[in-house]
Amino acid sequence: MAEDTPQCCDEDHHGASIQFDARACERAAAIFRALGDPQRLRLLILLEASERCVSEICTLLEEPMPAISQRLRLLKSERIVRSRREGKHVYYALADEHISRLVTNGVMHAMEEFTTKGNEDG
Amino acid sequence: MAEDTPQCCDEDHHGASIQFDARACERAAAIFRALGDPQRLRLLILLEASERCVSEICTLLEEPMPAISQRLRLLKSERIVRSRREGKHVYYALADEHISRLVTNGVMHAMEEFTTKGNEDG
DNA sequence: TGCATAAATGAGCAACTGTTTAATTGATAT
DNA sequence: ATATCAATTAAACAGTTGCTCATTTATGCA
Repeated sequence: MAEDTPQCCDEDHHGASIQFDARACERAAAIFRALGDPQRLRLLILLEASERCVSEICTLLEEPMPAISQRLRLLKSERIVRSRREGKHVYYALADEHISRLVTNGVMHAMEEFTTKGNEDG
Repeated sequence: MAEDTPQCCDEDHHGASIQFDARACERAAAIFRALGDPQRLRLLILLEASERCVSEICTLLEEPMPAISQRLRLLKSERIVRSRREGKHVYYALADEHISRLVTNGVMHAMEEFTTKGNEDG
């Protein structure tokens, strides 16, 4: 790659302020990607409110169980949610406080866009 | 959809604490999706430090210009970055403070995972 | 054990994403 | 106008994603 990298203005390369290693970048991107789908985000917002079993989630979001199960699997593999079995039911919740905050912040920011910028597309 | 929604435990439906409309969810997911790629995130972290022109970005990230340009286009269409022309150069920067904070928080959280949890996959 | 409910899984398929290559547009200087 | 550098765009192709449908596993109970 970078076969045709130009040579303009490359005299002054002060490094980025958030200097971190590649795995942190990968991990952050993986988290963002997991949150980056309306359906998944809807599910996470639901879980942000309280722990839920799979059937509850299906009912509340009005979606078939396999679809929900697949999403939960993906979210779990990324350590966004955790699960706990109780008899026939499996309860899911957000993995930790930090995910919870990320979800909340993202949604809050999105809402602010509509309220502060005067609702440009509705 | 929701053809086989089960009817267990659906007696108690207290609404989610983040109650918001669908467009906010869509918007938040769109932002997360835009941040949800290592390459794009790397680019955004670079811009979080300072405004950059396209050639600079290519040099610093060691990637061909069309690839960068495509990413920037996507990010701009989602209003994650803004651009400004100055002669032959086009300078890009994060769109606003709120995006900047989102990027920073996400990366910080990712880094914390490694420092606090004792580095489980490296 | 056999049956019913809850959840997870796998295969197949349609839709989307991102990169590359090549061509095009825009701006400046001569 | 022409040459040159900066940046964007389009088309094509590869890889990934996410759903649905059908099947399978897991648990609880008679």
